[in-house]
Amino acid sequence: MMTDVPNTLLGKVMSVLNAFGADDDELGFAELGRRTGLSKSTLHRLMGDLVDARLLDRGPRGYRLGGHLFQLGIRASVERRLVEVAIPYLEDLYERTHETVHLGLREGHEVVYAAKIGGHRQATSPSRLGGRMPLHATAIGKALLAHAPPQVRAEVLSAPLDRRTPRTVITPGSLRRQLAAVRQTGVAYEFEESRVGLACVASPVLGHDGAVVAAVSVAGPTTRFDPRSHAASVHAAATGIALTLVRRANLTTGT
Amino acid sequence: MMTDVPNTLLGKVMSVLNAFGADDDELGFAELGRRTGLSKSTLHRLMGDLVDARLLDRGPRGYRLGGHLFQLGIRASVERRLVEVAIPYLEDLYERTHETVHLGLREGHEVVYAAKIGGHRQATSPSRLGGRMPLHATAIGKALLAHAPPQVRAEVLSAPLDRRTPRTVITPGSLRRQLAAVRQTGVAYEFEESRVGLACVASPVLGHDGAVVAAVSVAGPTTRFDPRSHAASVHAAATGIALTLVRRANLTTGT
DNA sequence: CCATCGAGTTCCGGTGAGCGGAACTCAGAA
DNA sequence: TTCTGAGTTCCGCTCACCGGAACTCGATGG
Repeated sequence: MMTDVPNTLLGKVMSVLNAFGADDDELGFAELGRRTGLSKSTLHRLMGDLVDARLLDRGPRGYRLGGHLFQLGIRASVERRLVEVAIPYLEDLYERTHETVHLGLREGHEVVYAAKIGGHRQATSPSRLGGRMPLHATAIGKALLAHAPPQVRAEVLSAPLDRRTPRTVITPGSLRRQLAAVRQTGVAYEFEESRVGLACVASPVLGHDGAVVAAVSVAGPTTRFDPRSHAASVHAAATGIALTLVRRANLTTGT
Repeated sequence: MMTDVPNTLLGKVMSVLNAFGADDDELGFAELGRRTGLSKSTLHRLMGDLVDARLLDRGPRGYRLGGHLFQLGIRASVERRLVEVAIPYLEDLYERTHETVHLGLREGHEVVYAAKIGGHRQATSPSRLGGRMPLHATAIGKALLAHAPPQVRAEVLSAPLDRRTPRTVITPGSLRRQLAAVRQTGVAYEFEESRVGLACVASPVLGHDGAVVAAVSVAGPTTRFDPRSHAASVHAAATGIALTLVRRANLTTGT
């Protein structure tokens, strides 16, 4: 970390907010100092201001991302529309499969989970709302990657691929082949590639211009869940979402 | 609006972000200038920086709240935990009723919808994710208000109550009586008080200290939906969420 | 008991990031 | 054509922000 922080207040604010990873519920003052590289006095004043703005909340053991941030984030129009449209389809998928259903977005070389419907069964899938996973090691990631801009695909394929489990696909050749298959069939698979015991099917949600907007997936334990048998449902959900999105967009734009 | 903006960069940033209301998908440069009261040059530079930080995105007709904001918001730990815990219960409620299910938070004198599960039927309920409604005119609002800090209750009851429909409760006396009933029964109702043709049941999610954390509601058209017949389900869901929350919190704190 | 450490807070003088006014371009309307 | 409103650029002034240093407070431990 400690990337190029521009010497502006906003840059510092962002570096503080981004210091909170997907799994950090709460960070202490000192830890934030370490991650951001800001001087103590600066950081202290900044955090005070951020708390006032409710971008940060004080917790018992430090600071957390604040409630106001949640309120703002939920209004980010592109993502909100996507989630609003997708939820009914995810429900259907859940009612049909009764396994964990995800909606994911690409952010850099990772998937971010934007919605999750999974019933009461705990820990079927290790994903968390807002959590991240590498693109190449998950079905939903492969669905996103297969339709990502060529440059992104090239970047991922040329960098060394992280091995998450013994079955993670780490040779660029076979990954490239799988991505081609995804583009042909519209469905991506994963067999214990991100976590042992977990299997997953995913399908991309394509915008009117062919760009990938998001992806839908269903995941379950290999003991009872056969991804192939749900491929059609997942694909149908993804295309349904895509259709509804363009229909809404047309209504809005007034085309 | 145009409230007391502190003369700091953060203050201006917040006033820009907050200028986006719940129903504003996109705002133009000039409109933002009007709402924030910032000078053109300041605003222009600021927006440029915000776009760079992906707190704002450029849209065809102006600016929208950016994708990065969504990513950050979804990680705000308190709200994220709440949503993660609540979703399964909301699903159950939806499967049982097949009407629109909400999870709402109190923000000032309004409810903010933090989650919504509503199937494919469009526009059953006018609520949007991240949208707001007055506390006194909705079932979910009354559930929140009934258990809100006394000061908040006093404020709402002493201010003139906005009349949304002919049936909106606008006399402080009857509202106060309804809130007392909510505290006793754990269930709040609404009959065409926020919108004609809409009925709703809600129940508060109470924290271990008795403070209200959120509220759950089910809404449907008066033609087919009788709120009373679902009171028990809604109440059960709310208490279920509350229980799961404290259980998780205890695990986390290590008590 | 005092010494030591790390976390967090307060203070203050110097300075450059951010400020707003004014002048500009560009479309669309009259 | 002119006008008006949206959006952009420029530039010199200044105050909001900066970081070092000195501080408090608990916890650890010798």
